[in-house]
Amino acid sequence: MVFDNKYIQLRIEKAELLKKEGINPYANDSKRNTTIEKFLNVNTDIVNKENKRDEKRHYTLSGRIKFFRVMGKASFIKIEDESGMLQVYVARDNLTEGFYNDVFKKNIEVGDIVEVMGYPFVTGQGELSLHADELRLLTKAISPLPEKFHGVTDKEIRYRKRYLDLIMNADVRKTFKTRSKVISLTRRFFEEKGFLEVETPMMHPIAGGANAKPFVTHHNALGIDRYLRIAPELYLKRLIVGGFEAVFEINRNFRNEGMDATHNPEFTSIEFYWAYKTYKDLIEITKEYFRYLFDHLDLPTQLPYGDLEVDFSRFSEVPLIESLYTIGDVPQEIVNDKDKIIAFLKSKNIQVKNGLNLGQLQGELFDEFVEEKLINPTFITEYPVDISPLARRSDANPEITERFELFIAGREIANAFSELNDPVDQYERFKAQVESKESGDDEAHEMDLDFVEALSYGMAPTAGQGIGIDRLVMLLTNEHSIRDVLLFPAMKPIHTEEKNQQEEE
RNA sequence: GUCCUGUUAGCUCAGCUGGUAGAGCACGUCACUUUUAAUGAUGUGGCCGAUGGUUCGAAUCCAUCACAGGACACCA
Repeated sequence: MVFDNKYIQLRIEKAELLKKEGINPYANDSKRNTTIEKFLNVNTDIVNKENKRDEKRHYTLSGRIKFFRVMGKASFIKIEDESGMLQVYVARDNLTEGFYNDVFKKNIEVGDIVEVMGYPFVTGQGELSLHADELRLLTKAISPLPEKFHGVTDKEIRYRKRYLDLIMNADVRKTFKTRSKVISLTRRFFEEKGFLEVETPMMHPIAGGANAKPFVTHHNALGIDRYLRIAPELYLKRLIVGGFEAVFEINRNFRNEGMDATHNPEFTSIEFYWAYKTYKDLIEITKEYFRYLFDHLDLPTQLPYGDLEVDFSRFSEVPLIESLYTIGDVPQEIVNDKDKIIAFLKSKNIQVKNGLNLGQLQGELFDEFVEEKLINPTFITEYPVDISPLARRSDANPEITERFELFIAGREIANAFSELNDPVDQYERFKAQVESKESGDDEAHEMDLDFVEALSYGMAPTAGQGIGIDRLVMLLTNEHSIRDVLLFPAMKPIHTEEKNQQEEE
């Protein structure tokens, strides 16, 4: 039974009683004419008026009851709408006869959504409140809310029943408003820069653009499998070939991998591609993007993140190899010597896989000794070719690529490079990927001949970047789990006995 | 995938070395016309995550499973 809980039964009975009184517990004719925030802002002068009230002003407000304090013939309730919380004074003698005792006190309670009409006044304790001359039920809540002081803190309930979390925790609502603003500002920023927002397929015949395991689904009409996209990269570059010179896409990617504090199977990123530009231009636009976000979010440039303090006004640039000894305190004389790096890693009790090349070993050193020390925003540049399969080689030094990753608070936030646009080189790199897939790397890229063909028509020199929106929002809201910036994070289904029985049938 | 920790009333949590299940809030009843987690009195409320085992006796000990959180591994 869905509603067999005794508390729910009791509240259903109340709803039935209300129906008998001729009161619809699910009314559909709200007369609300302002919000709580506006009411509180417009009536700040009431405290200076005679008797601290103005009976000529009259408002209709709605919201969910969060507090219910009955004191005999008068009560205070607090109602909350999206904009704020309002105290309402409800006295027996101001309402229709009988309503206060028979309806209000008996059948209306915390959790219900009500509409109140009345005038503003300031209480003896100095709180601007509404003096109600009418109160009506809009929506009966038949499930009781969690406890009013502690709320819900159980993470499982908070994630599985996000609506309860949102009802009970104002700071959670704030986090998701910030998230929404970040996405909206990101869109505006790139539009103002002349970028075109595009939508590319979510279902791909070949899962490309990153190294990750895809989700597979089936298209019945064509009788073929499709992959949920792991990245939009290869489609966005096709558009650059087609002549669009600045495109971006803000959307979901799907990766069939583990879940933890920074990984959810579906996550949001922005990718943008900019023709006739290089990664140097991307560094500049990234700095500008952060300034834009902070300005419009009214955030100070110094932000706490856990125990850390991040200064978003100080972006620095360090080549990867240099960062190893200037930031990671790795002896400078070993950073270009495979054997010495292996010996060094072993001396630090770090397991080293066999067969790694120099670039991969430098990447290991970076991950172990540098990454977590990059607190203020840092562009790590000049990545080795060995660990940058999609990036264009530097013309000056073919061992390194025109690439950077942006790190903040010890975490990667963005990945960017001047794009590879040599179709023959791209073909060869795909072939190498296919070989490593055949030898067991199930995350290696598949051959995408259609994309190679697109490049063969000529893609202008282009720079492209991806930014993980979820991780960015985590930074800006001081949240430490990706689940706290996703409204509905992925959760395992709960197996109840009822469901098991259904499955057996 | 591995390890650690947790799961007790609608919610937040106690419950010792095994002996009939506890509090606060919420809810019911009563009192109370300016409260701020209102207050006072009183009452209802539990398959102690699931399944097995040990025991005269299990919320408590053991095993397996489920879910969650954390760490590590893997992964951008």
